[in-house]
Amino acid sequence: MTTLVTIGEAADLSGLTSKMIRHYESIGLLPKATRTEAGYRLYNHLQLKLMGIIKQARALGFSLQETHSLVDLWQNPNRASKEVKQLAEQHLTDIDVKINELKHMKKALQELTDHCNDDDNASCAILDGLAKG
Amino acid sequence: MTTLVTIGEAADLSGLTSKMIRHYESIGLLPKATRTEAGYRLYNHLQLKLMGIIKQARALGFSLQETHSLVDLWQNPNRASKEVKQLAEQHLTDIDVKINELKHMKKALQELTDHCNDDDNASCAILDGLAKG
DNA sequence: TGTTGACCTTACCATTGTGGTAAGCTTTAG
DNA sequence: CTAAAGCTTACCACAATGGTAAGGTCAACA
Repeated sequence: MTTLVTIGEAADLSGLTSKMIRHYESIGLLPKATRTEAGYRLYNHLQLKLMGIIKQARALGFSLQETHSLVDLWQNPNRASKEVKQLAEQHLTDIDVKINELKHMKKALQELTDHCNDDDNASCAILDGLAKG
Repeated sequence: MTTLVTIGEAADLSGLTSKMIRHYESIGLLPKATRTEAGYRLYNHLQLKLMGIIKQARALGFSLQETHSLVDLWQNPNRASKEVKQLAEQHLTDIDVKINELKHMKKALQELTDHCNDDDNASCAILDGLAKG
């Protein structure tokens, strides 16, 4: 017994939006949905599962392209866990790079704000810092 | 004696690209440049200074809109340092939020990869984790 | 002088991922 | 039967930047 749901229910169940689901289909991340005679998209259990995976991958910061690779790997019975791990570790590296960038920004900006007087005066260490380069 | 430079030199001097400079002018972040008879943009010392400030603000992660506010404050002799500091502290908060998001992603993904065997086997904790939701 | 190469101009399209809107058809509930 | 809710496609928008094409301009050099 295969339960089919429309795009709105699929959105609610997966945590995606209808917009995203249509978009993902248009870029090939989700397979083309079957349609009712009226043209409504219908989704089965497997597709809902896929949506859940996509949702999770996005929550972990994977791009849609990376997510696409993960979905392909998940669907491929001959996959090697090596490949998956490599993808994940590359992403972990990317995350670390971003974290470090943000930390540097934070530190630099923090130093400027610490020397800013927070009053009605025009003198301001932040602007001075920006202007000095 | 006012030294005027073309957009390419301005780009080299400021660390921006010609593209960015034109774009910033088009959105009002930089004032409209004077032109030679042939239509070439020319920049003076003040405008180079502005570009430097923009470059620095961007390096600290301020959006173009926030950068616009900072530039306006810098140019306003009646500014209160309070306003600048408020802008900076809001941005610091935003940075913290992003850092925390990335740290959560990192932790979750790290846990999955730690349990992934990195071999030619199809079994993979990462994909299982994504699929379980 | 003529030509070449480096530089400038505008105008367009692409990216990434999502949201919004409009015009119109379908289904459901009252 | 009608109204509301849900679906369809087809657009435009954001943020910030990069790329390209087609063309004008300026410098240097033979």
